[in-house]
Amino acid sequence: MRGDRNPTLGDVARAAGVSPATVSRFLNRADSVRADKRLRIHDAVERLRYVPHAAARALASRKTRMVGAVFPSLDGDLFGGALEAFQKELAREGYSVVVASSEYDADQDAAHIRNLLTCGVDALLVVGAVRSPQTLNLLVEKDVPFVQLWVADALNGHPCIGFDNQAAAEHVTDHLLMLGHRRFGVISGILEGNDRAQGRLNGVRASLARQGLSLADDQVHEMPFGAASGRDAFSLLMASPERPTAVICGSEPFAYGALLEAQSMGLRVPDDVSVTGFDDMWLASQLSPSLTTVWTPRREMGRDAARYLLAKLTGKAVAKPRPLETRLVVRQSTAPPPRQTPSSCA
Amino acid sequence: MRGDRNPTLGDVARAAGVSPATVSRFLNRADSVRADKRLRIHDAVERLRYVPHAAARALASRKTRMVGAVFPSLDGDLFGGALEAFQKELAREGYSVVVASSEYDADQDAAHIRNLLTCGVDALLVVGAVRSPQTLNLLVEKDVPFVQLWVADALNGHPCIGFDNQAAAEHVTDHLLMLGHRRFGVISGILEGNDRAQGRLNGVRASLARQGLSLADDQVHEMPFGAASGRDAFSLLMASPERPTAVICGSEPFAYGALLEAQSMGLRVPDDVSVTGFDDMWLASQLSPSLTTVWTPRREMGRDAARYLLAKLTGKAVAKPRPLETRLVVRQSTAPPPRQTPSSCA
DNA sequence: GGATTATTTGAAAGCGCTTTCAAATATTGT
DNA sequence: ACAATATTTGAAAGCGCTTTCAAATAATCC
Repeated sequence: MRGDRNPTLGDVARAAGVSPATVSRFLNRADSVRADKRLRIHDAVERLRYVPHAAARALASRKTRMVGAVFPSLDGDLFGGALEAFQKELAREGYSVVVASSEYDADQDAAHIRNLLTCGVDALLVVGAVRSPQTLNLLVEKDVPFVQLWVADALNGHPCIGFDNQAAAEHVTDHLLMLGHRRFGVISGILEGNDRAQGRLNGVRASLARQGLSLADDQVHEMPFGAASGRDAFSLLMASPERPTAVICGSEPFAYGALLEAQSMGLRVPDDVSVTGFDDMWLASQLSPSLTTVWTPRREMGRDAARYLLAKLTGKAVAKPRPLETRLVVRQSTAPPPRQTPSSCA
Repeated sequence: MRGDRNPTLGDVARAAGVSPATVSRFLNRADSVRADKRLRIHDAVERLRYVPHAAARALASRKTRMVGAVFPSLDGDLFGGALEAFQKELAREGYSVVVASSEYDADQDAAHIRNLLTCGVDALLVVGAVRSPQTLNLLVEKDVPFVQLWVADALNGHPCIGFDNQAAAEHVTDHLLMLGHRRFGVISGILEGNDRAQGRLNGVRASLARQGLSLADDQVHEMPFGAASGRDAFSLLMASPERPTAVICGSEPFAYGALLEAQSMGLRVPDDVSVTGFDDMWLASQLSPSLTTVWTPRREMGRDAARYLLAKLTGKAVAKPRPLETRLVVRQSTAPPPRQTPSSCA
């Protein structure tokens, strides 16, 4: 224990009267060293307060025990649960999570992925499956296990863990059709580069198509995420000549905004108009009217992604992940359409 | 470019006809190598698609260019903004963020701090200033710059970036007192190990004390965070014999719950009872009645924490951070107390 | 019990970069 | 033009760990 620099593995070896190699083995697979030395090394470690040097370890073993994660956003309620579950599950196995937010921007997404690879992460979590071939190639070349969250089946053939956005949106729409609605409004997130939003809109269209219905341009409002957008889009929708009797929201905050705006406008939900959300966050059940929506397995995705990557990292054979289930949650915000179009807000 | 292993700095040096040392210098401070070689090296880097090996770099330079962050929670709306701003600001300077959630648990907090130090983070962000001496010592010994978020002045003498929780709570309370309220209810987060919650409750008490008022035990409900708790506590409060005319919430979701519960109970806010929140998240302004609350500089804390640590890391002299401002935001949920106690909910 | 096989160990060679330090080259002053 | 000073370079020694590989020890078998 010379100097006051941190003790190294070599110091421990000397203190325990064994070779550095043995200490290394002790650290990595304790059962590969005999009981007597195991004890001596353990003592030495305690005594010197030895802590392995992560960078040295990473350099020699070519593993950093760090996993990257790029989310479209960290602010807001949507991705936090998945991140937390992901981190928790990985921590259990001694992995750390390096995180970044792309702010729903494709360039930042690509840049962060590149950066994380440079950092040497052993595996990577990304959201969605729309990504440039270069970026995808990079991942494949570097041979870093990765998984795409929030989507069920990637067009790009790479593994993903999530739910079927289109199917979920179809369920919501079917529910509304079943109630008798025929005129719809849709509030969608920005579609470009967002396969979740695209999938959901496609789902609505597919469901309608089965009834011979379709969506005119002015029935779909493509907005940046947030309740404020929901308010705006909702009032636009309600102002249109062919006012919809049901408004389908591609993201939950849209629906909160719609509900709130309806209230301001003096429109009764669901009597005058039905509203549906997407995600079933905590507010959905608390609002009145409570929100009919589809529950999505957010924490589950984070947890499963961690398990999947962990399995990959330990070289285990891993089954292709199966799509996770969503659940239509019918609450108070949906009902059959009014008998005849209410002539005005009043 | 032998083998198909990743090119190393040595390969670049050879390709550019200079020594490894020069390439290293080019990578770190390009202006310390002459223009002609700079060009040759740059070319070689491009040609070989060279990417420096982070672990090797970290080992040799004793810097990982990673910063740790431990938040009480990642789920929910509260800390995400700070994390996102923190990450963004650090990314700008080439630093990555390793994140963990303590789930509001002191042991996990300590464990994650230890783990991040083991990972070799160059700096660290934590929330709050209640922490065991051991943990604090560890940080000091390891000489890792760190900053405590969400608090203004740490009792423990270590740097912090945040706002004065007590003062903010005093403002809210003063506002209510000014309106004429004399009977209060408080919904507080769990106090143990949470100096923010403690500070806020103290603030309420301090403000009341100036008017010769105090809080009886049954006027304070200590609950785990969340709107559901807010509902429960609110209905308890309203059921008490000396029903409060104003309910002060130590966290915003409590207030949402209170507002929602009031609505269910048929109580009018602010006519029958005033409600205040704490944080001013997006929903506060959207609800009706909109919520009187205090805005807190959440993203700002994240951003400033990053800047502070960055300055520390580059050895710049850094002024002790000054407390950030909060703002009382008066909206519709507060008004003078009713003339006489309403006899019932009806 | 002695030969075989299986398990533990240590020596030594890196992993890919940074960083002295001294030598080489360029710049300045007179 | 020549010394004196400043700048740019390369050789070499690590940074602290892991991982062959072969030697040493323990366990097993007939």
